Amino acid sequence: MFDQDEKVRTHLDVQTNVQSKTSSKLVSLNLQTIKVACSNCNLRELCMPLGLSSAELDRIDDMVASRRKIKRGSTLFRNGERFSNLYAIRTGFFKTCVASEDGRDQVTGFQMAGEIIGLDGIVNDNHTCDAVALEDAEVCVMPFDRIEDLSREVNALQRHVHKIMSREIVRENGVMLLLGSMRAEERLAAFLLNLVQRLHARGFSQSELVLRMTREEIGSYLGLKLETVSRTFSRFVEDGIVEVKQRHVRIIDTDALKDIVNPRSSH
Amino acid sequence: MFDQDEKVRTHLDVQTNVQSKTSSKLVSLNLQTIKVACSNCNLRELCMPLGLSSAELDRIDDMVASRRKIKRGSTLFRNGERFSNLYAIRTGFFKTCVASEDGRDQVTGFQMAGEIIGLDGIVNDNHTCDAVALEDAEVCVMPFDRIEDLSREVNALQRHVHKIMSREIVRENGVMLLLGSMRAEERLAAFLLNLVQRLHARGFSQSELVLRMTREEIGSYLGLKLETVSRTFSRFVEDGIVEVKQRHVRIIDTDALKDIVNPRSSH
DNA sequence: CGGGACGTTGACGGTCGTCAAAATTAGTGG
DNA sequence: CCACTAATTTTGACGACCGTCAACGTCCCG
Repeated sequence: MFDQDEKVRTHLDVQTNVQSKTSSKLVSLNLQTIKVACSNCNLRELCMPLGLSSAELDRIDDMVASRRKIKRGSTLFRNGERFSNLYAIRTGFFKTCVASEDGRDQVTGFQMAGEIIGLDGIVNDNHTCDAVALEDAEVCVMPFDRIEDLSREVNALQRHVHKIMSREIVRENGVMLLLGSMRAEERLAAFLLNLVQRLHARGFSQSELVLRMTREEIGSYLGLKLETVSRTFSRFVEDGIVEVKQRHVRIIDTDALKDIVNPRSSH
Repeated sequence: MFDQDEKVRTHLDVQTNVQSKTSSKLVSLNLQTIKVACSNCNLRELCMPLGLSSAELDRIDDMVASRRKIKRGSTLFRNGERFSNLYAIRTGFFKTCVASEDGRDQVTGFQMAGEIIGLDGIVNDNHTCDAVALEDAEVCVMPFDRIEDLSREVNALQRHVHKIMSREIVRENGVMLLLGSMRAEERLAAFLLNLVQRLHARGFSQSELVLRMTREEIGSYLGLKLETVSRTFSRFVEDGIVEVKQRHVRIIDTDALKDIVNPRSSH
C-alpha cells in the first residue's frame, strides 16, 4: 500500500519525537538533568510569548517549577483532582476527556508538544476532565499561582495567557461546528487536516502522520462510533484520497480532503 | 394546556425583564442616564468578583467605558470584526454562532444577563463568531486593554477574568459531550435543565421559562434539525414531562428530565 | 508462539434528516 | 384595530446515515 514502507516508517518515527531533537540536544550540551529553562527550550515559540527582553525571559524561566514524565496510558490529571498547575507539553501526545455521570465519555481534544493543558481546572480549582498520555510524555509543570504573579508584571505573558485561553475557546467552537453540522466524512477529513496542519507547524510532513490514538478515541472526539471511523477511512482509501496502514496515514490528495470539509470550494 | 394561561404569561413576562428591576430601580434612585457603575449594579455578583474593597470597587467602575443598546435581531459584533471589547450583558438575550465557509452555521451558545461575551476575539484580535441579540438588549462595553491594565493591579479581577474564560472552556466541554454522545431527547432535556438552572440563579422560576430562540436555533445549538426539536418537545408533552405553548415552557417533572439526561440515576 | 488489544467488514435496524403540507403566530401597514 | 403576509411551528411519510451486533483479521508484546 505504501510505496516504500520502510522509508515511511522511519520518517514517521522521526516525526513522533519532537523531543528526540529537544532533549538529546540539551543532553549533549550539558549533562543529564539540565536546569529547567524556557529560555533555551526550542518549543518556546510554541508555548511562550514572543519578543521578550532577556530580563523578562529570565523571569519566565521561574514559571516552570519542574518537569514530570507521564507513561503512556497514565493520567497527568484526572476529573475531580485539585487544580494547581498548568502543563506545557514538552514531548508526547495527550487526550483530554470528560465523562457524564452515567459513564459515557467524550474525548474533548488531542494535545501535542508545545500546547498547554489544564485550563479547565481554573474555574473551580478542580479539574473537570482527564488528561491521558497516549504515548510516553514529558510536561513542564507551571504552578498557576506563579503564572498569575508573573503575568501581573510581564505584560506579554499576561496577554499570552489570555490568548491561550481564548484560542482554546475558539478551537472548541470549531469542534462544536463539526459535531453539530458535519457528516462522518466531513468530520474525519477535518480531523486529518487539523492534525497534519499542527504537525506541520512543528516541522513535520504535510502529508504523512502517525495517529497516536485508537479508532475509538477518534470516534469519541468526532462523535462517531469506531466502526464508522474505520469505514470512513476505508472509503477515503478507495477514493485514493489517503493511504492507511494501521495508524500510519499518508494524505494523497489534500485538496480532496478540503473539498470534503468545505464542499463549496470545489469551484 | 396551561391551567391558567394568563397567570403563566404574566409571570413569564416578568421573567424576561431582569432589566425592568434593574433599570427602573436605578432610574427611580437617580434620574435618566445614571453614571455607569458596577459598584451599584445588581448584576455585579454575576459578572464581577466578590469581596472587593471599596477602593477596588471604585477602580472596577472605570472598566465599563459605556453602555450600548442592541435591537433584537442586530449584532453586537460579527465574525471578522476587530476585537477590542468584552461585553457584560445587562439585559436581553444573545446567541453566538460560528459559520463554516460554505454557509452552514452553528449556534455555539446562548447568553443572558450577567454573562460575558466576546472572549473569542482575544486570540487574533478579531472576532470569530457573531453575537446576535434575540431580544432588545443592553450591554456594558469593557475595553479589553483596560481590563488587562486593571487586572494587573487588582488581583481579584485577574483571577476573575481567568475564571470566566475557564468557565467558558468547561461549558464548551459539556456541549461537546452533549453533541458527541447524546440522543435527541437527552440533548433537549439537558438544554432545558441548563436554561432553567441559569434563570433560577437570576431569581426566576425553576419550572417555567420563555424560550428566546426559535426551534431552528435550538436545533443548531443541539446539532438537530428544527423538526426533530419540535417532535421531541411533542414527545415530552405526551409523556407529561413539560407543557409547551409556543415558546412558553413549563417543566412538570424535573426528575424525569434529569433521568433522560442521565439514565443511570433513575430512582 | 499465543493471547489480547485493535482494526476491518458485513448485515441489519433505528434515529434522525429531508421533503412537504398545513396550522398557528407574529409582524406590518393600512 | 384589523387584514394580510411572512415567519415559525407542527405533523406525516419516507429514506439515508450511522449505530449495533457479530465475525474475522491483524498487530503487538510478553
